[in-house]
Amino acid sequence: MRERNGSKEERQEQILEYILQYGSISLQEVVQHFECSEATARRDLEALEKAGRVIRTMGGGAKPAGLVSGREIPFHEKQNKLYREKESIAQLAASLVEEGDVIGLTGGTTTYLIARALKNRRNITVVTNAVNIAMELSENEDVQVVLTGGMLRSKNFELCGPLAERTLEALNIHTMFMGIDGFSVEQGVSTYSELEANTAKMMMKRTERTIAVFDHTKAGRNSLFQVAPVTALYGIIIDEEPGEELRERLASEQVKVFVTAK
Amino acid sequence: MRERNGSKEERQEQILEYILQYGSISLQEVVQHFECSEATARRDLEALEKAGRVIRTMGGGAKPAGLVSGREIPFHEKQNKLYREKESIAQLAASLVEEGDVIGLTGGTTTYLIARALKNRRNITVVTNAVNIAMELSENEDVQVVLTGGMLRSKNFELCGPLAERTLEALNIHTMFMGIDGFSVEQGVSTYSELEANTAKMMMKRTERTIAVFDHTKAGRNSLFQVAPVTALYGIIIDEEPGEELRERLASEQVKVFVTAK
DNA sequence: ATATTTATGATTGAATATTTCATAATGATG
DNA sequence: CATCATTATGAAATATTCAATCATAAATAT
Repeated sequence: MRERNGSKEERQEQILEYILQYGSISLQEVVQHFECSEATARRDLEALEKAGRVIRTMGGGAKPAGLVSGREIPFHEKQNKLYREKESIAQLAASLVEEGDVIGLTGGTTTYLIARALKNRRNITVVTNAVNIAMELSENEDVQVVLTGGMLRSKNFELCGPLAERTLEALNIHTMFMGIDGFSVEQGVSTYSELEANTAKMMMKRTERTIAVFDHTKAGRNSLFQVAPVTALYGIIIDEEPGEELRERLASEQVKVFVTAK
Repeated sequence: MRERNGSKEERQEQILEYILQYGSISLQEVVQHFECSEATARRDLEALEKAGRVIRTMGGGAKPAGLVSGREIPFHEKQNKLYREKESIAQLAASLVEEGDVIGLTGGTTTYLIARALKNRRNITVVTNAVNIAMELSENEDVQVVLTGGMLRSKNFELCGPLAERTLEALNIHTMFMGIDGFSVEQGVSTYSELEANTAKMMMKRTERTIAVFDHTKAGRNSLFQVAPVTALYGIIIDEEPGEELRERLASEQVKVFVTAK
């Protein structure tokens, strides 16, 4: 190949660098900067777009949304699978919230949608350990947003660890909506991550009423780390009627079951 | 005018809504959705682009970077005024950081640049109350990022209030870089906001060495809320040699003065 | 030494954008 | 109420940018 000024990879890295600094780049800037043809410039931008690191504009490229220094922030959108189900769960959850409430939200897709459903409320307080949820809600001045402290987990922008737990000690939450990865009669609610499980546990301790929110694919499944037995729950919100056994057990434990309308 | 389905404003709001949900929209989608001509669709996207709420792509529009639900996150770029000065301050600050250090960073443009300068370091811990700084650094797994808790101030994404202060009580910071709005011999360091001043004060209490960072436009100026007298500082980093009087006073107080190379 | 792969540049037709003008609806003015 | 200016819109012409294809040269493999 006839490389003039460095390899394709270097060029693309530099384009990225440029975009990160200036926000965008024009095709002509690429051409002049690297003394390459338009075809090459376009191909570079195309490759970067495919990698999700650049959004192509008319005559150039720009920084894509939802990326902070090249990483994606989980601001979930409708593309997500089970969006409709999760959205209906979120709507139901939001309907349980009243003015003046102090709400707790763990991290997760469903809880993020609950946050969005609460976005235009007045006079509520939301406590969360998820940075993306906090940012979404902070737009509204009428919603007081409290972020727990803690170590920032880069993968999902959740705050965890002893510091998060220490912060929670100072708070009293009325109703908490807990996103989980697994739910069963025997094991109760569980998550994939130990850190998240611990933070959720701590959050529960500071909460009057804990409501687990999850879609039907999580029901009857167990994840690695148990957060709490079903008896510790005030209620669950789910998008499908639970099975006979589960329903009976929940009834006997006085756990409320909210099922979304189809 | 011949309005078919609602006004221009409504249409543009709906386009925005759509983009917020799906991430992007095509010209044809706009045309079909609103039953308008391509010209109108383009004009709408053009107007939204001008307002900074949409980034125009080839054949459509998309969510611009740095916007969360329509608001800008302060991820500062080279356009900022005094960028060169602040960058040089940041570089100097970063050069004072060694492996294993526990660093504190308040919110602000300069401290954000320090964070960026520290981004590729290994084995350091950064404590901050600024969400954007935390997010920037969390990309690197080798930097441990600790976010203080607290109320999220929507304007600048800083965490403040009693909870932030409570979190800090559990931490011991080695060197803290403090961004400020004013610096003078008499008043010491000061900021515009009382909340920020309080949080900074608390952070200082938990810090061995506090270094104030600011550009020359801040020197000799006082802001409303005092954070600390000069005697409480370990040092300052500034981009211009301070005046005679200031220099003498700082020398007598054993406050180190770091001036960036031109 | 030859073949293969890869990166690049050039060309051309297609898609998209910009500009300009015409028209219809709305509101203001006398 | 007639007239005029303003605004929103659509249509058409022009200009720009893009995508696809092919050719070529360098690097790599056989």
